[in-house]
Amino acid sequence: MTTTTDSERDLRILRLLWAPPDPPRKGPRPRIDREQVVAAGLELAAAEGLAALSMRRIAAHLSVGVATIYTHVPGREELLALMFDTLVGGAPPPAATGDWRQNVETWARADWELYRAAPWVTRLTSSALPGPNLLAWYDAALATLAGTGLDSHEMVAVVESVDGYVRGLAREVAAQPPPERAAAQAEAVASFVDLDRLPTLRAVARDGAIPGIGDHFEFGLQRLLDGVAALIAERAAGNLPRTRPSSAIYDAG
Amino acid sequence: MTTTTDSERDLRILRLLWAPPDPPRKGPRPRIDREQVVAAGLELAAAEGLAALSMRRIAAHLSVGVATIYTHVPGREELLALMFDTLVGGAPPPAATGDWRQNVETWARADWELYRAAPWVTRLTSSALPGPNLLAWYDAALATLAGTGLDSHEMVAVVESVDGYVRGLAREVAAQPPPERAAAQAEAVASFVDLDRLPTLRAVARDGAIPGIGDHFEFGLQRLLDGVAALIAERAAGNLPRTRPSSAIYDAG
DNA sequence: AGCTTACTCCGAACATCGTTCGGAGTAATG
DNA sequence: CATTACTCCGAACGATGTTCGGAGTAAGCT
Repeated sequence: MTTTTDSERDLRILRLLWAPPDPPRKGPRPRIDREQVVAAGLELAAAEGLAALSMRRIAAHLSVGVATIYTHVPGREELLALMFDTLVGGAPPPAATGDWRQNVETWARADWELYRAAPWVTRLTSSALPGPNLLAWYDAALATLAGTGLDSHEMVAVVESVDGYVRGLAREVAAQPPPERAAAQAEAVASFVDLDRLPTLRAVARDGAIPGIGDHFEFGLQRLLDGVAALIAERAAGNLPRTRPSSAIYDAG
Repeated sequence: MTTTTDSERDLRILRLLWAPPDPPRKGPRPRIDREQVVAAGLELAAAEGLAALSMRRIAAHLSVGVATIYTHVPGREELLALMFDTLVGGAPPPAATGDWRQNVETWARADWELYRAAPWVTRLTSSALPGPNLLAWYDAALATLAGTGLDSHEMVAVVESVDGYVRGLAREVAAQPPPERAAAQAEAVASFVDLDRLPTLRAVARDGAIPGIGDHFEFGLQRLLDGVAALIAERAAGNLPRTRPSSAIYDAG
């Protein structure tokens, strides 16, 4: 059974994310910090991407042996989780003004900017275990929808849809090659493809609309929010909110 | 300069994706096929995920030495590209009926189903070099928007927004742990978090709306398409379509 | 027929990765 | 001052993607 192991790993990561880094009582003063390890990881990832982020490089960056890293962080996956939550904590949380749409637009764009500034995040494989900063972000994002008349499930659905959209598009844009390389790709594809078999693509490309190139973030965001606005307007017009069964898992403790 | 190398790699992958697998003229009959390598890769990925997909395992699966794989496929990245395009080719392409919304819903759901059936695809890191099947899919997807009054750029924007949304949400759902593990996670988080500091999250959770759990694909899809419908209605009402500069890159050949 | 040539296959090796082990060194605690 | 609980890390393990060089094979040419 891998289930037990996986759950234990989850617990270890969660403890790491939430528990305060208790200082050692005995032994020599640590030469480095968990915080420093995370910072070094963030630097390396920003500079050379996730693939280049190896435990050895981090150790070298901190002028320390490889094994030393493991006294401050249980493993690579856990380090990535810490890096992610740290990054989320560095950005300003969503603010709730009176205008829900402006609120959501603002945090969606901030979200977008985060992914643009740190494309390696879009490559993260982790199970997205929530750290304190991510959960705080979530709370604030939900709060931006207060007073819209949406029920709880709809609020969560809006936040996760918009966030999912942002991440999806960020990932696609992060995968786009730099212009020079993109042009070479397009030319190569053009030499292979038989455009007679792809009439719509040809017509669209004639107008300069090249699939796979360009940034349609704002376009889709506006469509998505138009749709949300329509739902909110419908609720305001008097249609009954749906109700659903309740089970407050987060209240367990 | 890595640029040259990268572009050469792009070209190699594109040639691989588009060029017919020319049979050898001399030497012993190949014991295995490129097609078999791709099929073995798909099987392995489906069964155990991307992380378990190693060249050695594929070789073992085909009862062949590791190095043999490299005579049929240039490397792992190229194999993944082939696997992806093969998968795309296996699904039915978007169909264009008279109702654009039903068309888009249908291909968006098919897209979604593909990611649900092959979650490893959401982990792909590749630069998304287009193969013949992906480009055919793209052409058909664009065709589903014909007659809506949208201009070329808007059509591309709609397809990429919806596709980006689907991928984003599929990735999030693919990252969700199985229920048993999710429950353990939620309980652990509950034991750490101070819900007094996250009032909106608490309120929402009381109604049973747990962030990070559940499937909001249909919800967001409907919002997004409502927004697109609003745009189309606006165009139909007589507002001028925007125009943009033209540069038909795909027509270069 | 025999030689050349162009292929397939693959054992062995290389560099790199995440991670573990065991011990040497260090400083607070009793 | 001995014990104890730490930090650090050299060395190693197993696994990964990939390359090299050679052995074997069969088609094409003279």
